[in-house]
Amino acid sequence: MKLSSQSQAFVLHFGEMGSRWGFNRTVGQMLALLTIHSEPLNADQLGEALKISRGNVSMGLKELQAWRLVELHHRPGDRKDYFTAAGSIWDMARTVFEERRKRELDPTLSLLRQLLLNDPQDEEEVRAQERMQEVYTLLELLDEFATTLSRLSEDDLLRLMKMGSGLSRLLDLREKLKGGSSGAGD
Amino acid sequence: MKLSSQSQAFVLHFGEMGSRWGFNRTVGQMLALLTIHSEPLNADQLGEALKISRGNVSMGLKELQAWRLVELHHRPGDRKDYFTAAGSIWDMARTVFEERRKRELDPTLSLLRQLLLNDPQDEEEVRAQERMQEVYTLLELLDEFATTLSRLSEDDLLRLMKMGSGLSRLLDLREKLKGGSSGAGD
DNA sequence: TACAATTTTCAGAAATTTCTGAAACATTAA
DNA sequence: TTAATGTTTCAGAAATTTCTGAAAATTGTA
Repeated sequence: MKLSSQSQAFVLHFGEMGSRWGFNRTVGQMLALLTIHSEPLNADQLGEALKISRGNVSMGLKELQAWRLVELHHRPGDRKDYFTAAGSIWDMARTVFEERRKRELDPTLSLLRQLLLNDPQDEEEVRAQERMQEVYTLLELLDEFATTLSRLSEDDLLRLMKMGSGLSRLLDLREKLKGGSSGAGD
Repeated sequence: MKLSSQSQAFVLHFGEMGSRWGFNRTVGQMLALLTIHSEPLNADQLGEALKISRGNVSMGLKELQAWRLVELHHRPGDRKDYFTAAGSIWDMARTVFEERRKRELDPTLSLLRQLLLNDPQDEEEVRAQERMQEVYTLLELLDEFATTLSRLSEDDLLRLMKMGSGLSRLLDLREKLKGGSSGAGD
């Protein structure tokens, strides 16, 4: 398993970006390698290509499985586990997006729901709760929107993302139509 | 500067989520505190409330200024710098979103543009480049979409996010209309 | 100018995260 | 069974990130 300098650069970059995207360096590298490699790879191959220990590979694969980003394969007559990236690039992006929504929004929504149940004890708390309520409203909306997006078909998603500034024109159009029709619940 | 247990919980939570959102614990805590506190706070007050060193406060404020998430104020006859959260909750969310787009997408787009200029040297590299191209196409689209979103007016953004499943209906509608009209560039 | 108040910097300390490698565990084959 | 092959676990090591606090730099005042 020798990587071309192209692949090497791609893999190293994914390692460095990993932490910004929600996983650690080696997990990022493993995902990158599985993404560009045509054949399924086993743990030894991953470890050798990335120069990391067997234990680290195992933990990384566990993490990638938790993210549902890799798929397990078997070769006839070979007891090793082989892995590939799970699905198309679009599938993977959707999975990362969905997983990050859960990790980055849900815990905060849940805490805020809880805090907003309490009665404020003084003026300062009233103000604090007002702001927390604003944060909550925004994050909840964002959470719903993210969920909506990740449920769109690939076609719809593509159409939406390609709209550019046409998006606000479409929103105006919809606003005009809404008056007369049975508007979608908002 | 004594925090109510509500505020305390909110601040601590933001500290813990901080790393997932792109900043470190104390920066998260400082942002949370400035968000729920009605009055501008100076560095000493932040340090006391959060029990962190003066140096750490200074670095945190520098970071928050780099994110454009805080605003500097002055009180007449007081030489200290006072800070508040910059703008409304929506403004802040937009700023974080935009800043994260830059940090999480742009470096990768830039690397991929570079790598895709090179001619593949063998079959394996052809395959790797195909996948890199797919990643590039997707991330570029995502980057443009994110930019579009962060430029929408607050009203449009609100309308869009509230659409829920109405969104795919709207996309169908637009698809039908497109045939006859001068479609928006895609 | 001197000096007092405030902020920033940054070397080293502390805390946290990631990684290694050997041992334990699991699975299949003989 | 036992051996052979492969995977997982996890304690401690290494690397990285964050934090402290004292010294340096900056800013305003007299």
